Amino acid sequence: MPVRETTITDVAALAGVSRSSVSRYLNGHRVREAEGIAQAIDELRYEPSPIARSLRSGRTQSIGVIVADVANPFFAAAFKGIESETRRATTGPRAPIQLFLCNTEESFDQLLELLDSLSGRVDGLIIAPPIETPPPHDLVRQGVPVVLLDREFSGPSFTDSVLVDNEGGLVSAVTHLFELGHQRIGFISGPLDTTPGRGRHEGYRLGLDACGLPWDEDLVVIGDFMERAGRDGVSRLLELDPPPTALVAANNLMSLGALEELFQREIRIPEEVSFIGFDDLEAAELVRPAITTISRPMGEQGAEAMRLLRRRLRGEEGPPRRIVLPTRLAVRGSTAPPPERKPAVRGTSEELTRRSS
Amino acid sequence: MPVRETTITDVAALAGVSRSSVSRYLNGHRVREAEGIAQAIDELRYEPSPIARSLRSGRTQSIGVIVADVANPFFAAAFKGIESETRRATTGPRAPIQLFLCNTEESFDQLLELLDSLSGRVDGLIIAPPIETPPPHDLVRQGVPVVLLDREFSGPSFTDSVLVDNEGGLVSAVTHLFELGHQRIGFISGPLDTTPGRGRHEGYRLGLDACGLPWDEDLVVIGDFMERAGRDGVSRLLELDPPPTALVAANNLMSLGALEELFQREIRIPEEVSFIGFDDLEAAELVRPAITTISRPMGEQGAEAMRLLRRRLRGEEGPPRRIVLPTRLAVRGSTAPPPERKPAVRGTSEELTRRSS
DNA sequence: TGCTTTGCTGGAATCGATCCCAGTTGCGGG
DNA sequence: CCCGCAACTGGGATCGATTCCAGCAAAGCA
Repeated sequence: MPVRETTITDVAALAGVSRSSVSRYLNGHRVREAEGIAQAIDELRYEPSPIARSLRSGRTQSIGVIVADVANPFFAAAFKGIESETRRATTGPRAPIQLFLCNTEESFDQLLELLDSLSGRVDGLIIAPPIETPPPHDLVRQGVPVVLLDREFSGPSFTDSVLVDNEGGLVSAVTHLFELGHQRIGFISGPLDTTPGRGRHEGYRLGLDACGLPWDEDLVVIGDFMERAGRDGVSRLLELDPPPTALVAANNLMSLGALEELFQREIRIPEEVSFIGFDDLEAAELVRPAITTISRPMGEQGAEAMRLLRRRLRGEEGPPRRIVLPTRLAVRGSTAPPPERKPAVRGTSEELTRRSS
Repeated sequence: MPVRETTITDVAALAGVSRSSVSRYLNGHRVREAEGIAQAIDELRYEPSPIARSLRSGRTQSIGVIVADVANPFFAAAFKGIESETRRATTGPRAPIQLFLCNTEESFDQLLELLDSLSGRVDGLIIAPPIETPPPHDLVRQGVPVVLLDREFSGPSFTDSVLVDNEGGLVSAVTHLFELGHQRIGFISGPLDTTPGRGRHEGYRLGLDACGLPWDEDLVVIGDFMERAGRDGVSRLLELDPPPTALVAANNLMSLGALEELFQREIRIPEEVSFIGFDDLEAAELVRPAITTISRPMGEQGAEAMRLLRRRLRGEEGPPRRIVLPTRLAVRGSTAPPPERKPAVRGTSEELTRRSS
């Protein structure tokens, strides 16, 4: 039943040449019997085994992309950027580079297992590590080039990376709200052991400083970048007395959750509460009012990572590069001056607890 | 600089045994020097090469998942289902199975290239082919088990597949609208050369039949499952005279586009137009009114595919199975009886063309 | 004509593991 | 004491390609 695959030996035999010649033909060298070999390959429907090929040559024509959560639209968009850049760069007749997308589900152990199982199977890696730990030694040891995407390892950076200006993004958001007159700005933060989580948290703090607003620990809720955390964050923050007049969420999924919770409580945006999310999401365009977001070039971030990786694959040496792309505050309808006096936020603490039970 | 990886030979030498014994140790057989080998492995930080391993053994401990569009939330959700089922099944101490997610971007050529480059690198495949063509011979020939996800090849099915009841979903949507009193129901269809596109198109037709409504070609716009097509579909359908009083979109991304266009034109849902989308999307919960959708168990669909694949990997023979999961109409706020008389849809044809220019 | 260079060839080694097989060891029983 | 059997062992072949190398013919040059 396992109809033994046809191998290079079969082709060589049929074409009446040596295996070496077939191999050379396959790799684009000039060969005398090119015609006959091509015919034999065709006839036998021969396809070279990528496995054998890469065992011997050490090259695999493929690249691993490890992200923390494939369902996160940011990673999907970044992956698309990686893809289009890959396609753009692969012009010649040589075999195209393939991308394998892998998911850690925010688990560091899963990252280790992936590194294990990808070692030797890819020529390079683009990685968004789940949390900031020292880089796993497996990674350092095996010589494959690595570019970090959106997230870094702790300690001195030893690889290229493509980040965004998380701090700046949050500073501009906080400043924008302050200029509208907000004094109590709630923040649904990401986990502080991830690069963007920490950076945005820091940016929030810097923003308060810049505006002369006091730091109030109660106004910050630490979430895990998942939707659920957005809902919970809103619940927690609205229980405060007085509640914040503006909310900022540190990523797209938490924005989604936060908005769901706000809508469910029938809190009017921006009349009662202003809202800013980090990262555009498709829904942001749809929801009325449209949501003000801290926006960044998601596809470009992926594409840039791919460009860096290709350089290293071409053998370029040099110190690690660290590219930081700018963010931009896209002001839409969800931000406005705070309500005149005591904000008439619906749901006092008693009522809230009743509702959320 | 390429610090030659440590190989099984190094371990054998250090432990003072043969390569065979180390190999046996690695594969869980009982060996005399287990202790010493473990120590040597540890000391040298040895990791077996998956490439060499699979060249010889033919097994790879990994599975390829090929989808049409990683950015489509359905595929993301299905992939999560595949992942959790994989994790659930991998309990023993043996190496975990890894998943590689690949993207065809709805291109058949890209599918062929992926099959090429994955051949030999994976033990099994879960595939959502971009279009319904006869199965590529590469696929049939190489003996790896395949399960089709949500989409099929044309011709008699030769592999397992996990589909959903596309027809039934659309029949229930059309019937629901008819019962509310709608007579002119516009349909933004998917491409007819994909399984779900064709199935939903067929379901729309069946639904009309069942309700005794006439087939009107103008009421159907064929899109490509992308967001843009949703917008265009709405534009086209609203130019009709009289315009439809209800719209159905054949997938999530087109729903998104359609809703964007409707919102932009400030058409009130459901007062002026009722709307139903296929597949839940995160935004559906967020938008007011919440969107009525044809809902299906997305994660379950992936998990089921994985279960079928594991059976085949275990060597189970038998005719191809074809599993069809049910859909369910989740009635929310976007559907209501049509406006009383001539629907006061904003934007007559002149005005519309002006606006959309 | 003779010598070097160019361009291609096939044989053999190699990549790093698994797997087959014949051989060795240890142990219990007759 | 010898035999049989079970449990391991190491050597060598093997997976399917690439790559090194020596060889050889044709072409270039003086």
